[in-house]
Amino acid sequence: MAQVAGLAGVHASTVSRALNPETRSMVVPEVVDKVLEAAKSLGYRVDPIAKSLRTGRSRMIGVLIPDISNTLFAPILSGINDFLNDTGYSVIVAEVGNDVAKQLELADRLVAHRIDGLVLGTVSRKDPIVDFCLDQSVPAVLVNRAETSSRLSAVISDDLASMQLAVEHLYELGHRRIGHIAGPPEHSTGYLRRRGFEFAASHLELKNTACEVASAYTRSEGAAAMDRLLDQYPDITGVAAANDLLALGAYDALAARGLSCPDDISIVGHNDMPLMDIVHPPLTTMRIGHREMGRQAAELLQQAIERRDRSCRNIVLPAQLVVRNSTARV
Amino acid sequence: MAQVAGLAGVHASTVSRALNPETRSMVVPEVVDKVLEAAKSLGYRVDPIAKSLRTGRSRMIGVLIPDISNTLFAPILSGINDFLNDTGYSVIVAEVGNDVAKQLELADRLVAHRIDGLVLGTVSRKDPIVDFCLDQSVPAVLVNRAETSSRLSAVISDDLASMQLAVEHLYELGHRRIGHIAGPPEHSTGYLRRRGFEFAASHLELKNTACEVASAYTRSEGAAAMDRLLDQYPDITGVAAANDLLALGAYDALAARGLSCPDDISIVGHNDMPLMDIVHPPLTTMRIGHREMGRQAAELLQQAIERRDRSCRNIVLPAQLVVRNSTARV
DNA sequence: GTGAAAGCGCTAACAA
DNA sequence: TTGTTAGCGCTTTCAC
Repeated sequence: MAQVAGLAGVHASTVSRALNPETRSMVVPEVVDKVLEAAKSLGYRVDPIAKSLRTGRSRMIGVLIPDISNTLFAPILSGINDFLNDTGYSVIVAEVGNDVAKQLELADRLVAHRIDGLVLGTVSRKDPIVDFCLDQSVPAVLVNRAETSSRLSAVISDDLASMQLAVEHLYELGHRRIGHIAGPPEHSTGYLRRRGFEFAASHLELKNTACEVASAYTRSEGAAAMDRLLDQYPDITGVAAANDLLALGAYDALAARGLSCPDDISIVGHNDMPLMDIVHPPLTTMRIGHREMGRQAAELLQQAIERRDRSCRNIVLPAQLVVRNSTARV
Repeated sequence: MAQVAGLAGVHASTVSRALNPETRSMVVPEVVDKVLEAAKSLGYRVDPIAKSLRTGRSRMIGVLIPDISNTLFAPILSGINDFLNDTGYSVIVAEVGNDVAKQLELADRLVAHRIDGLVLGTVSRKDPIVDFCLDQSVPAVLVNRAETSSRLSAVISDDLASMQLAVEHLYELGHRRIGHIAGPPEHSTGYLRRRGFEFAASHLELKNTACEVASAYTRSEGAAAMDRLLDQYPDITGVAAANDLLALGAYDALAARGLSCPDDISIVGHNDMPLMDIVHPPLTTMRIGHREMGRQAAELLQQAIERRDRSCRNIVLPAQLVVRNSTARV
């Protein structure tokens, strides 16, 4: 920087002002040009670490997700990247599992690194990490899952309505005895989709609606829940699963019993993850715009950071039924 | 830090030495205890940014991958995380696509942030980003893909041998006219697997071995390549694809022609990605230990960083045939 | 509109 | 073994 100042014949502080778009207007244009040229000819670029130390900001934002291998999060991350890369922010992705202590530890580390904001894809319906963000006044936005009380802005899909649509689809195919494989109730997705199922069931006056709760969004938990469902309610003809992985687990459970989907039992999933068109049978499911979800979360976060906008907005995206071959007429 | 020094009744530099495990031995144990206690009671933690500015290091390592939604990279990332989290490093994942300029730009940004090392999952067989790392003497390790000349340590799978195993599997099922859907030749995986196919073909004295190159590891490119293969060599009975996504694309192409796998054509994939057991038909493929691949790459990188070990080692992991239902006797 | 000077929080040479 | 001092590279108040 001193070299640039020397070459341009100005003081280092003028170089700083000329190079920073936000303070550039303080410098007379011809000096700006001189500085820019000197910087370019020396290949000089401001040191982000020194800048962070001084300003307390970093133009980096962190994204916390529970599990990278869950393909659900891939399009969300892409959406976040798409939006934020164009705005000069870098995105740090951290896989933090479901351990709250580890999540807090990592959030703390990110804050120590002067991260400008956080996108949280991990929250439960009442999550200590939200307390952390509020306490430290770290700008943060929730994505995919929300808290019960709106303490931070969130972008989620309309989980309640989309599960109703899924159940109505089964109803229209003639199913009257329908079961539900619920997701973990501590997550808004598991909770709200279950509520959606119950609403639809009572509204459609279904008889014998059965529900089993999976303790995690995994294929094996889905299989276990499906087993319990079949044991207790052997006469169900359709199942609405809270998520595609649970639906695939249900496939596994059916196969193990020599039952066929959709001949014996129809199954509808949720999310329309990649490859759901090529599993066997191709899965009928609810498509959610996860990429758009990530994009909007990033936009909300940018506003929270740059406009110091601490207002709390919830964006709810609609889901759309994708009919494939896992559901059939009774 | 000044407060901690005050409370412990020592100078700030002593606090620094006591708090840093590497310099702690310079301080007499009872002073260390006093400092540690003072720090704890004040909730003090060293500022990583200030530390980075001073030391030029950050205890963060960056991972460059082309595409987060490719589930291939998820277990690699998990493996890297597993190893590195226990060693006090944080991992930054950056999705950089296939654009070399963008990759260099991001690597540059990470270096500016004093990143201690880089794991590269993106390299082509001769990649400018390796030049970059060498020029800047940034410790770096390649994973999954390698360069043709070993300029940096790499952890890859034995692509040549594993493709031979895949072809031999088809041979043993009676197939004699076998086609290959090759991956992009600029990547070592695409190149070496093709070489493996050719070796096996000449060794087994196959007649009419056909090859079509997919320009990217995507389902749609796989379908296009399969179409070309079927047009030119309508009598093939088996196909070895360079990767599972290409194999799924081949499924699509067969379905579009009303052909059946494995009745009309057997297909073997490569990687054993998640869900390959539940696609239709369940895919016969080569299983690669991607998690272990990530773990070993992380270990190599740690050694390169901490032991300043610039020696170049290549670790080659074996692959294993997983037989499912996409391959059958002729 | 630009220069001077202080300081963000830490570490490492040097001195004691 | 510990304290002193300088400085990593930048921004920002305060003068001018």
